[in-house]
Amino acid sequence: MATVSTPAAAADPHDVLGYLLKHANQRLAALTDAALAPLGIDGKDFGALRVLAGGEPTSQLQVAQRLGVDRTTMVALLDALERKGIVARRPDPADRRRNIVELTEQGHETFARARVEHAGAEGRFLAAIDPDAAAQLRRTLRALVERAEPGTPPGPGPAPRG
Amino acid sequence: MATVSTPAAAADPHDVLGYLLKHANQRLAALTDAALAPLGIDGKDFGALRVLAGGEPTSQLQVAQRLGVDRTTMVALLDALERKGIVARRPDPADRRRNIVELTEQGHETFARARVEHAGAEGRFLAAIDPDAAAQLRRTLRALVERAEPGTPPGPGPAPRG
DNA sequence: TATTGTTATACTCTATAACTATA
DNA sequence: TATAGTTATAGAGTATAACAATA
Repeated sequence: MATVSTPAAAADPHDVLGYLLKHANQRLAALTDAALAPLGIDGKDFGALRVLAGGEPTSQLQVAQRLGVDRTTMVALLDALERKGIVARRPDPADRRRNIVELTEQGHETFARARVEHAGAEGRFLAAIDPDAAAQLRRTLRALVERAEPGTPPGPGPAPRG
Repeated sequence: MATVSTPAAAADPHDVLGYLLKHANQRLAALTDAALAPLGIDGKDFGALRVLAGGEPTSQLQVAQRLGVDRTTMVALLDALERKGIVARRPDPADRRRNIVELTEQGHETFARARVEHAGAEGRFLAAIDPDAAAQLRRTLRALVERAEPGTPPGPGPAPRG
Protein backbone atom coordinates (compact mmCIF):
# COMPACT_ATOMS: atom_id res chain seq x y z
CA MET A 1 0.00 0.00 0.00
CA ALA A 2 1.35 3.36 -0.94
CA THR A 3 1.07 5.91 1.80
CA VAL A 4 0.33 9.55 1.28
CA SER A 5 4.00 10.35 1.59
CA THR A 6 5.16 8.18 -1.30
CA PRO A 7 6.88 10.65 -3.64
CA ALA A 8 6.60 8.54 -6.78
CA ALA A 9 2.82 8.30 -6.59
CA ALA A 10 2.50 12.06 -6.41
CA ALA A 11 4.81 12.54 -9.36
CA ASP A 12 2.94 10.51 -11.96
CA PRO A 13 1.13 13.08 -14.08
CA HIS A 14 -1.17 10.47 -15.54
CA ASP A 15 -2.86 9.96 -12.22
CA VAL A 16 -3.74 13.62 -11.95
CA LEU A 17 -7.11 14.48 -13.39
CA GLY A 18 -6.14 18.09 -14.03
CA TYR A 19 -3.24 17.00 -16.18
CA LEU A 20 -5.38 14.61 -18.16
CA LEU A 21 -8.17 17.12 -18.77
CA LYS A 22 -5.78 19.89 -19.73
CA HIS A 23 -3.83 17.78 -22.17
CA ALA A 24 -6.87 16.10 -23.66
CA ASN A 25 -8.31 19.55 -24.22
CA GLN A 26 -5.09 20.83 -25.78
CA ARG A 27 -4.82 17.88 -28.12
CA LEU A 28 -8.42 18.17 -29.31
CA ALA A 29 -8.02 21.93 -29.78
CA ALA A 30 -4.87 21.38 -31.83
CA LEU A 31 -6.60 18.78 -34.01
CA THR A 32 -9.61 21.05 -34.46
CA ASP A 33 -7.58 24.14 -35.32
CA ALA A 34 -5.52 22.16 -37.81
CA ALA A 35 -8.63 20.73 -39.44
CA LEU A 36 -10.26 24.16 -39.74
CA ALA A 37 -7.16 26.06 -40.85
CA PRO A 38 -7.66 25.33 -44.57
CA LEU A 39 -11.04 27.04 -44.27
CA GLY A 40 -9.39 30.17 -42.90
CA ILE A 41 -10.92 29.88 -39.44
CA ASP A 42 -9.99 28.45 -36.05
CA GLY A 43 -11.90 26.73 -33.28
CA LYS A 44 -13.03 29.98 -31.72
CA ASP A 45 -14.34 31.31 -35.02
CA PHE A 46 -16.18 28.03 -35.45
CA GLY A 47 -17.86 28.56 -32.09
CA ALA A 48 -19.15 31.92 -33.31
CA LEU A 49 -20.32 30.42 -36.59
CA ARG A 50 -22.25 27.78 -34.68
CA VAL A 51 -24.09 30.49 -32.78
CA LEU A 52 -24.80 32.46 -35.95
CA ALA A 53 -26.01 29.34 -37.76
CA GLY A 54 -28.56 28.83 -35.00
CA GLY A 55 -31.24 30.54 -37.01
CA GLU A 56 -32.43 33.66 -35.20
CA PRO A 57 -30.95 37.02 -36.20
CA THR A 58 -28.37 37.82 -33.55
CA SER A 59 -26.70 40.97 -32.29
CA GLN A 60 -23.00 41.14 -31.55
CA LEU A 61 -23.72 41.29 -27.85
CA GLN A 62 -25.82 38.15 -27.99
CA VAL A 63 -23.07 36.27 -29.79
CA ALA A 64 -20.51 37.46 -27.26
CA GLN A 65 -22.68 36.35 -24.35
CA ARG A 66 -23.23 32.94 -25.88
CA LEU A 67 -19.50 32.53 -26.31
CA GLY A 68 -18.83 33.81 -22.82
CA VAL A 69 -16.47 36.55 -23.98
CA ASP A 70 -16.53 40.29 -23.53
CA ARG A 71 -18.35 42.32 -26.17
CA THR A 72 -15.11 44.17 -26.93
CA THR A 73 -13.44 40.88 -27.79
CA MET A 74 -16.25 40.15 -30.21
CA VAL A 75 -15.42 43.18 -32.33
CA ALA A 76 -12.06 41.97 -33.60
CA LEU A 77 -13.30 38.42 -34.09
CA LEU A 78 -16.19 39.60 -36.25
CA ASP A 79 -13.95 42.10 -38.06
CA ALA A 80 -11.79 39.21 -39.19
CA LEU A 81 -14.73 37.05 -40.22
CA GLU A 82 -16.27 39.98 -42.08
CA ARG A 83 -13.02 40.67 -43.94
CA LYS A 84 -13.06 37.04 -45.02
CA GLY A 85 -16.61 37.40 -46.31
CA ILE A 86 -17.95 34.83 -43.85
CA VAL A 87 -20.27 37.11 -41.87
CA ALA A 88 -21.99 40.41 -42.56
CA ARG A 89 -23.12 43.14 -40.20
CA ARG A 90 -26.13 45.36 -40.76
CA PRO A 91 -27.91 47.80 -38.48
CA ASP A 92 -30.99 46.47 -36.71
CA PRO A 93 -33.90 48.55 -38.08
CA ALA A 94 -35.76 48.16 -34.78
CA ASP A 95 -32.85 49.41 -32.67
CA ARG A 96 -30.11 51.14 -34.54
CA ARG A 97 -27.62 50.78 -31.73
CA ARG A 98 -27.46 47.10 -32.58
CA ASN A 99 -25.69 45.26 -35.35
CA ILE A 100 -27.41 42.19 -36.69
CA VAL A 101 -24.74 39.67 -37.56
CA GLU A 102 -25.45 36.99 -40.14
CA LEU A 103 -23.62 34.34 -42.10
CA THR A 104 -23.14 35.28 -45.73
CA GLU A 105 -23.84 32.74 -48.43
CA GLN A 106 -20.14 31.96 -48.42
CA GLY A 107 -20.32 31.82 -44.65
CA HIS A 108 -22.96 29.10 -44.79
CA GLU A 109 -20.74 27.12 -47.13
CA THR A 110 -17.75 27.61 -44.86
CA PHE A 111 -19.79 26.53 -41.85
CA ALA A 112 -21.06 23.40 -43.61
CA ARG A 113 -17.51 22.39 -44.47
CA ALA A 114 -16.30 23.36 -41.01
CA ARG A 115 -18.82 21.03 -39.40
CA VAL A 116 -17.46 18.15 -41.45
CA GLU A 117 -13.88 19.03 -40.56
CA HIS A 118 -14.79 19.48 -36.92
CA ALA A 119 -16.50 16.10 -36.77
CA GLY A 120 -13.44 14.58 -38.40
CA ALA A 121 -11.17 16.11 -35.80
CA GLU A 122 -13.34 14.79 -32.97
CA GLY A 123 -13.29 11.41 -34.64
CA ARG A 124 -9.51 11.32 -34.89
CA PHE A 125 -9.24 12.44 -31.30
CA LEU A 126 -11.49 9.59 -30.18
CA ALA A 127 -9.94 6.98 -32.45
CA ALA A 128 -7.90 5.54 -29.57
CA ILE A 129 -10.96 4.45 -27.64
CA ASP A 130 -14.00 2.40 -28.58
CA PRO A 131 -17.35 4.06 -29.36
CA ASP A 132 -18.93 2.97 -26.07
CA ALA A 133 -16.13 4.62 -24.11
CA ALA A 134 -16.49 7.77 -26.20
CA ALA A 135 -20.22 7.96 -25.51
CA GLN A 136 -19.61 7.34 -21.82
CA LEU A 137 -16.97 10.08 -21.80
CA ARG A 138 -19.43 12.56 -23.24
CA ARG A 139 -22.09 11.60 -20.69
CA THR A 140 -19.69 11.86 -17.78
CA LEU A 141 -18.28 15.21 -18.84
CA ARG A 142 -21.78 16.52 -19.39
CA ALA A 143 -22.74 15.51 -15.85
CA LEU A 144 -19.65 17.22 -14.44
CA VAL A 145 -20.12 20.40 -16.45
CA GLU A 146 -23.87 20.70 -15.99
CA ARG A 147 -23.40 20.43 -12.26
CA ALA A 148 -21.08 23.41 -12.52
CA GLU A 149 -23.49 25.54 -14.55
CA PRO A 150 -26.93 24.39 -13.40
CA GLY A 151 -29.83 25.58 -15.49
CA THR A 152 -27.59 26.90 -18.21
CA PRO A 153 -27.69 24.08 -20.82
CA PRO A 154 -28.77 24.50 -24.46
CA GLY A 155 -30.31 27.95 -24.25
CA PRO A 156 -28.06 30.73 -22.94
CA GLY A 157 -24.66 30.42 -21.38
CA PRO A 158 -21.19 30.31 -22.84
CA ALA A 159 -20.62 28.25 -25.95
CA PRO A 160 -17.55 26.26 -26.93
CA ARG A 161 -14.51 27.11 -28.95
CA GLY A 162 -14.34 24.03 -31.09
CA MET B 1 -33.65 12.00 -37.50
CA ALA B 2 -31.76 15.26 -37.53
CA THR B 3 -29.83 15.90 -40.69
CA VAL B 4 -26.44 17.55 -40.82
CA SER B 5 -28.07 20.84 -41.71
CA THR B 6 -30.24 21.08 -38.59
CA PRO B 7 -29.12 24.34 -36.97
CA ALA B 8 -30.34 23.48 -33.46
CA ALA B 9 -28.24 20.33 -33.24
CA ALA B 10 -25.09 22.24 -34.07
CA ALA B 11 -25.87 24.92 -31.54
CA ASP B 12 -26.07 22.76 -28.41
CA PRO B 13 -22.75 23.29 -26.65
CA HIS B 14 -23.21 20.21 -24.53
CA ASP B 15 -22.87 17.97 -27.55
CA VAL B 16 -19.48 19.43 -28.39
CA LEU B 17 -16.59 17.59 -26.82
CA GLY B 18 -14.32 20.62 -26.94
CA TYR B 19 -16.78 22.62 -24.89
CA LEU B 20 -17.14 19.86 -22.32
CA LEU B 21 -13.40 19.31 -21.93
CA LYS B 22 -12.65 23.00 -21.69
CA HIS B 23 -15.28 23.70 -19.09
CA ALA B 24 -14.57 20.59 -17.06
CA ASN B 25 -10.94 21.65 -17.02
CA GLN B 26 -11.80 25.20 -15.99
CA ARG B 27 -14.05 24.06 -13.19
CA LEU B 28 -11.49 21.65 -11.78
CA ALA B 29 -8.77 24.30 -12.02
CA ALA B 30 -10.98 26.78 -10.17
CA LEU B 31 -11.72 24.26 -7.42
CA THR B 32 -8.05 23.36 -7.14
CA ASP B 33 -6.83 26.96 -7.03
CA ALA B 34 -9.43 27.81 -4.39
CA ALA B 35 -8.43 24.80 -2.29
CA LEU B 36 -4.73 25.66 -2.47
CA ALA B 37 -5.09 29.42 -1.98
CA PRO B 38 -5.02 29.22 1.85
CA LEU B 39 -1.60 27.59 1.51
CA GLY B 40 -0.33 30.51 -0.53
CA ILE B 41 0.09 28.54 -3.76
CA ASP B 42 -1.92 27.83 -6.89
CA GLY B 43 -2.30 24.82 -9.15
CA LYS B 44 0.77 25.66 -11.17
CA ASP B 45 2.92 26.01 -8.06
CA PHE B 46 1.58 22.66 -6.90
CA GLY B 47 2.70 21.09 -10.17
CA ALA B 48 6.23 22.34 -9.48
CA LEU B 49 6.11 21.09 -5.90
CA ARG B 50 5.08 17.66 -7.14
CA VAL B 51 8.16 17.55 -9.36
CA LEU B 52 10.40 18.74 -6.54
CA ALA B 53 8.90 16.22 -4.11
CA GLY B 54 9.82 13.45 -6.53
CA GLY B 55 13.03 12.74 -4.63
CA GLU B 56 16.00 13.39 -6.89
CA PRO B 57 17.78 16.76 -6.64
CA THR B 58 16.57 18.78 -9.59
CA SER B 59 17.88 21.76 -11.50
CA GLN B 60 15.64 24.64 -12.55
CA LEU B 61 15.88 23.54 -16.14
CA GLN B 62 14.75 20.02 -15.28
CA VAL B 63 11.74 21.33 -13.39
CA ALA B 64 10.85 23.61 -16.29
CA GLN B 65 11.07 20.76 -18.78
CA ARG B 66 8.91 18.53 -16.62
CA LEU B 67 6.30 21.26 -16.43
CA GLY B 68 6.55 21.95 -20.14
CA VAL B 69 7.33 25.65 -19.66
CA ASP B 70 10.22 27.79 -20.79
CA ARG B 71 13.18 28.05 -18.42
CA THR B 72 12.67 31.82 -18.25
CA THR B 73 9.15 31.26 -16.95
CA MET B 74 10.56 29.06 -14.21
CA VAL B 75 12.59 31.89 -12.73
CA ALA B 76 9.65 33.99 -11.54
CA LEU B 77 7.72 30.95 -10.35
CA LEU B 78 10.64 29.79 -8.19
CA ASP B 79 11.36 33.36 -7.06
CA ALA B 80 7.86 33.48 -5.59
CA LEU B 81 8.11 30.06 -3.97
CA GLU B 82 11.51 30.97 -2.54
CA ARG B 83 10.19 34.23 -1.10
CA LYS B 84 7.49 32.19 0.62
CA GLY B 85 10.10 29.87 2.09
CA ILE B 86 8.73 26.84 0.26
CA VAL B 87 11.75 26.08 -1.92
CA ALA B 88 15.46 26.86 -1.68
CA ARG B 89 18.07 27.22 -4.41
CA ARG B 90 21.70 26.32 -4.01
CA PRO B 91 24.53 26.00 -6.56
CA ASP B 92 25.23 22.50 -7.81
CA PRO B 93 28.78 21.71 -6.62
CA ALA B 94 29.29 19.45 -9.62
CA ASP B 95 28.26 22.09 -12.17
CA ARG B 96 28.09 25.59 -10.87
CA ARG B 97 26.00 26.83 -13.77
CA ARG B 98 23.12 24.90 -12.24
CA ASN B 99 20.86 25.68 -9.32
CA ILE B 100 19.66 22.71 -7.35
CA VAL B 101 16.12 23.41 -6.25
CA GLU B 102 14.72 21.68 -3.19
CA LEU B 103 11.71 21.84 -0.94
CA THR B 104 12.48 23.42 2.41
CA GLU B 105 11.19 21.79 5.56
CA GLN B 106 8.28 24.19 5.41
CA GLY B 107 7.91 23.32 1.73
CA HIS B 108 7.47 19.65 2.57
CA GLU B 109 4.76 20.59 5.06
CA THR B 110 3.07 22.82 2.52
CA PHE B 111 3.24 20.06 -0.07
CA ALA B 112 1.75 17.49 2.31
CA ARG B 113 -1.16 19.78 3.06
CA ALA B 114 -1.48 20.71 -0.61
CA ARG B 115 -1.87 17.06 -1.55
CA VAL B 116 -4.76 16.74 0.87
CA GLU B 117 -6.40 19.90 -0.46
CA HIS B 118 -5.82 18.83 -4.03
CA ALA B 119 -7.40 15.44 -3.42
CA GLY B 120 -10.33 17.17 -1.79
CA ALA B 121 -10.80 19.41 -4.81
CA GLU B 122 -10.76 16.43 -7.16
CA GLY B 123 -13.26 14.71 -4.90
CA ARG B 124 -15.64 17.66 -4.96
CA PHE B 125 -15.26 17.91 -8.71
CA LEU B 126 -16.19 14.25 -9.10
CA ALA B 127 -19.00 14.29 -6.53
CA ALA B 128 -21.63 14.51 -9.27
CA ILE B 129 -20.77 11.10 -10.70
CA ASP B 130 -20.38 7.70 -9.16
CA PRO B 131 -16.95 6.22 -8.40
CA ASP B 132 -17.09 3.76 -11.28
CA ALA B 133 -17.73 6.57 -13.75
CA ALA B 134 -14.87 8.55 -12.23
CA ALA B 135 -12.47 5.64 -12.61
CA GLN B 136 -13.65 5.08 -16.16
CA LEU B 137 -13.16 8.79 -16.92
CA ARG B 138 -9.57 8.62 -15.73
CA ARG B 139 -8.89 5.51 -17.82
CA THR B 140 -10.44 6.99 -20.95
CA LEU B 141 -8.61 10.30 -20.63
CA ARG B 142 -5.37 8.46 -20.02
CA ALA B 143 -5.86 6.48 -23.22
CA LEU B 144 -6.57 9.65 -25.18
CA VAL B 145 -3.63 11.57 -23.74
CA GLU B 146 -1.10 8.73 -23.92
CA ARG B 147 -1.92 8.27 -27.56
CA ALA B 148 -1.01 11.92 -28.05
CA GLU B 149 2.31 11.69 -26.26
CA PRO B 150 3.46 8.10 -26.90
CA GLY B 151 6.38 6.92 -24.81
CA THR B 152 6.24 9.97 -22.57
CA PRO B 153 4.29 8.65 -19.52
CA PRO B 154 5.55 8.70 -15.92
CA GLY B 155 9.18 9.55 -16.53
CA PRO B 156 9.87 12.70 -18.54
CA GLY B 157 7.43 14.89 -20.37
CA PRO B 158 5.36 17.84 -19.24
CA ALA B 159 3.68 17.61 -15.88
CA PRO B 160 0.29 18.99 -14.83
CA ARG B 161 -0.75 22.22 -13.26
CA GLY B 162 -3.06 20.87 -10.66
C1' DT C 1 31.51 26.97 -28.40
C1' DA C 2 27.59 25.33 -25.60
C1' DT C 3 24.70 25.51 -21.42
C1' DT C 4 22.29 27.52 -17.04
C1' DG C 5 20.22 31.09 -14.92
C1' DT C 6 18.87 35.77 -15.48
C1' DT C 7 16.95 40.02 -17.39
C1' DA C 8 14.66 42.77 -20.74
C1' DT C 9 11.56 42.77 -24.31
C1' DA C 10 7.72 41.45 -27.24
C1' DC C 11 3.72 39.07 -28.24
C1' DT C 12 -0.98 37.00 -27.40
C1' DC C 13 -5.14 37.08 -25.25
C1' DT C 14 -8.51 39.22 -22.82
C1' DA C 15 -10.68 42.61 -19.81
C1' DT C 16 -11.58 47.62 -18.24
C1' DA C 17 -12.49 52.44 -19.28
C1' DA C 18 -13.89 55.88 -22.16
C1' DC C 19 -16.17 57.66 -26.40
C1' DT C 20 -20.23 57.75 -30.02
C1' DA C 21 -24.64 57.05 -31.38
C1' DT C 22 -28.73 55.71 -30.29
C1' DA C 23 -32.68 54.69 -27.03
C1' DT D 1 -29.81 57.72 -17.86
C1' DA D 2 -28.81 53.38 -20.00
C1' DT D 3 -27.27 50.35 -23.85
C1' DA D 4 -24.55 48.57 -28.34
C1' DG D 5 -20.63 49.01 -30.73
C1' DT D 6 -16.06 50.82 -30.98
C1' DT D 7 -11.42 52.22 -29.61
C1' DA D 8 -7.52 52.70 -26.65
C1' DT D 9 -5.26 50.96 -22.87
C1' DA D 10 -3.70 47.81 -19.38
C1' DG D 11 -3.02 43.41 -17.31
C1' DA D 12 -1.84 38.35 -17.11
C1' DG D 13 0.72 34.89 -19.15
C1' DT D 14 4.29 33.21 -21.83
C1' DA D 15 7.92 33.15 -25.34
C1' DT D 16 12.27 35.13 -27.68
C1' DA D 17 16.76 37.49 -27.48
C1' DA D 18 20.67 38.93 -25.20
C1' DC D 19 23.97 38.71 -21.30
C1' DA D 20 27.04 36.80 -17.43
C1' DA D 21 28.99 32.88 -15.39
C1' DT D 22 30.55 28.43 -16.08
C1' DA D 23 31.62 24.21 -18.62
